[in-house]
Amino acid sequence: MTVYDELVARGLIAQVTDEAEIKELINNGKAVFYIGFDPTADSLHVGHFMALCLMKRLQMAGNKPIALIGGGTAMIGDPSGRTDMRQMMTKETIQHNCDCFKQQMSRFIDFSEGKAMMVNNADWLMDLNYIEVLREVGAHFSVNRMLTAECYKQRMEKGLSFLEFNYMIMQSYDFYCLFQKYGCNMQFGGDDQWSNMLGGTELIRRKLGKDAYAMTINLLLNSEGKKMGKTQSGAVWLDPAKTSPFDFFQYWRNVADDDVLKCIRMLTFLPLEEIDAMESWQGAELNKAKEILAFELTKLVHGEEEAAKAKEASHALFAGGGSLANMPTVALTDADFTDGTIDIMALLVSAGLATSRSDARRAVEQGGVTVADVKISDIKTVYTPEQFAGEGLIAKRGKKKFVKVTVS
RNA sequence: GGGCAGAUUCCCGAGUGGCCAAAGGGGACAGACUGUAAAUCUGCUGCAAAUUGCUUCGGUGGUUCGAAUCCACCUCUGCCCA
Repeated sequence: MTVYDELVARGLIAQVTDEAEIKELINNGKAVFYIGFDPTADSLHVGHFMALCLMKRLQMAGNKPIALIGGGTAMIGDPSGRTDMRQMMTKETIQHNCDCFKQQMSRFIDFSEGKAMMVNNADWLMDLNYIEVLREVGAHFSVNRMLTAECYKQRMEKGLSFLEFNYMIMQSYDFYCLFQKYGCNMQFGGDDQWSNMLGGTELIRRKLGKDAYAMTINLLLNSEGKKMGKTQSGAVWLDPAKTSPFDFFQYWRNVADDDVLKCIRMLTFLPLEEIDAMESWQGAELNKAKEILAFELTKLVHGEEEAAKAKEASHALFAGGGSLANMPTVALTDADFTDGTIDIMALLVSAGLATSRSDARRAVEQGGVTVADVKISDIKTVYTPEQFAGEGLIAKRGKKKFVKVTVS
């Protein structure tokens, strides 16, 4: 099976500019492609992970990836898929985020011996001269056309600043630069990037009279049509300090039935035959598939050892048995105890299971709190440091949130 | 630059002098049911020394016994005219 066919089979491809040509290029390892990542946070998240996987798949097929970090474009902010303006980021923050991205990416993509490269568009965007850009690049864009682009439509009601309007032009210019500098003939990205990417292929055609290609991958949407990889508390990060391997594992372990197979197909590297075999799984049997998904992804992101630990902790908590050694742990310090005790509300807050004492109080009053397998119904319950000595106690809020509490 | 409309809690959105910690919906959280799923039902959703107190309706001042609500100025946003 060719790479292209595999991408299709996995449901990754959304739109392409020239199917025949793109097939030819990537199946034969002739593509030099780039994917852009704007450093809008200090860690990559699940959305980026898909793009990284795609990079890896294509790299394995002999194509050369260029990871472009948008140190320059982040100064502008991509309005695509946004209903409001992005907060402007300072140069320092952007630089910090760039560094974080670099580090995380090196774990997925092989940058050795020229097999891949990493560039930062700040290197060529920051020194541009306004008038020159307007004449050299701006002249090739039609405002009328741009305004009809899907990515701006949502913003026509809420307002779109000139700053953000220029994002498409900057991204197009990136492609043009990479094409000239490194012979980059293809750009990949999320489907929300389609119009920005077309801008690049058109700029290359108009300025150089040459063809370049673009392909988008489907966004990972759940059965309700919402982007996956987001929780109420924010994105699911790849940085273990921001989303622990256990939480990362649990996120995938809990996806809806309707989404499991799609996720396995799109995100894991399991052979397609193996995935096809899972198609027939029904009902509770799908739990097996969810665990496979969770394990595979945790392994890819955090390594096999962490994945195994997360799986074991998950078993211990939900299925009974197994070791509790690897579950999330919080250690209390002397400061957490007043007069030698800590009350249940302070305990929940310190353990990160409640956002405030009021929140904790509610949880207890509604019967959602368990400590060491005992349901707590009295908000006046207190604990002494001795009770947490040794193995510690397991505090539980609701059905899925557990923390082992120890003393330091 | 001129005119008009607007900014309310996580989000949408009601409230136009006291009955307002602020309707309704969504989301989140908790309970029941389940398969660590979905759907459904119930509760709950500012903070705390918790039948009470404190802080909150873009910002700053003011009027008033009392302001999300009235006045002034400011900031930001949308629409129309230039």
